[in-house]
Amino acid sequence: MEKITEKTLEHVAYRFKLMGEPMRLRLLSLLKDGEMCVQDLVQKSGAGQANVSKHMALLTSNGIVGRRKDGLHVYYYIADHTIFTLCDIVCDGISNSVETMGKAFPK
Amino acid sequence: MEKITEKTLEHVAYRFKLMGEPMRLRLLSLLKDGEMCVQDLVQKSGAGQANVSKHMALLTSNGIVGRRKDGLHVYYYIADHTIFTLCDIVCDGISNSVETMGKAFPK
DNA sequence: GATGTGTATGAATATATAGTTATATAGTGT
DNA sequence: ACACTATATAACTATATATTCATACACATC
Repeated sequence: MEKITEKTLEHVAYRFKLMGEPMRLRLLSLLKDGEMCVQDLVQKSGAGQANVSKHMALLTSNGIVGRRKDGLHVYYYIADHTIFTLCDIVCDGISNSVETMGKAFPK
Repeated sequence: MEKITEKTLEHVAYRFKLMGEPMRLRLLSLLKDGEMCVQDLVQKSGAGQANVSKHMALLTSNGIVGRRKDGLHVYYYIADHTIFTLCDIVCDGISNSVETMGKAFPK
């Protein structure tokens, strides 16, 4: 029932890898409140324009964000909102880890 | 309230990166049903012994797995079970993506 | 203490990819 | 058509890291 195929495993790993870059996570967090065009993302993220474009291309081709063209601008938006659920769970997990580590060094 | 600091962001990204390697994911999935020693993991994962040890060291130092020594053997076990929740959500997200992509190419 | 087994670690290699620079492409306005 | 702006892409560099090989370390047994 829970037999995980190698292919599934690689798909899941790849999805995690996509989420595993700080800059991509920052770009995604910027899109949390709504769509943004590239130049906005550039300005708010501090990344270079080419870099933002590449990250967004990756995220788009993997269905995490969607794109909408409006004249010269391309607006990106979150397509898969489960990513924020993932982030929340990770945050909880991390704070638990910190607590556990804290116990290893009691005052 | 939801202002994410750069540091938090990097922590979360790092946790995702840890999950973002197929071999690590395989090792974790092997531990799902209970603890295992290194040689068992080597045998069932197909990875080299050194490689398994290194992956487990990483996972241990980040609180994802725990270790227990018993004579010559070192038994690893899942310390943070939220990782499987993450995997489940990712699996759901991926199948949704596939469905969405399916709609892009209707028959 | 010598030998053997299980695990960890250091060095070296290969590969993937984040970031940058320069340039191409697409769309807008004159 | 030309100039201008927004985005994408190609080539390149630098860096990180997964993997392997060899070896060290820890522990058990004889």
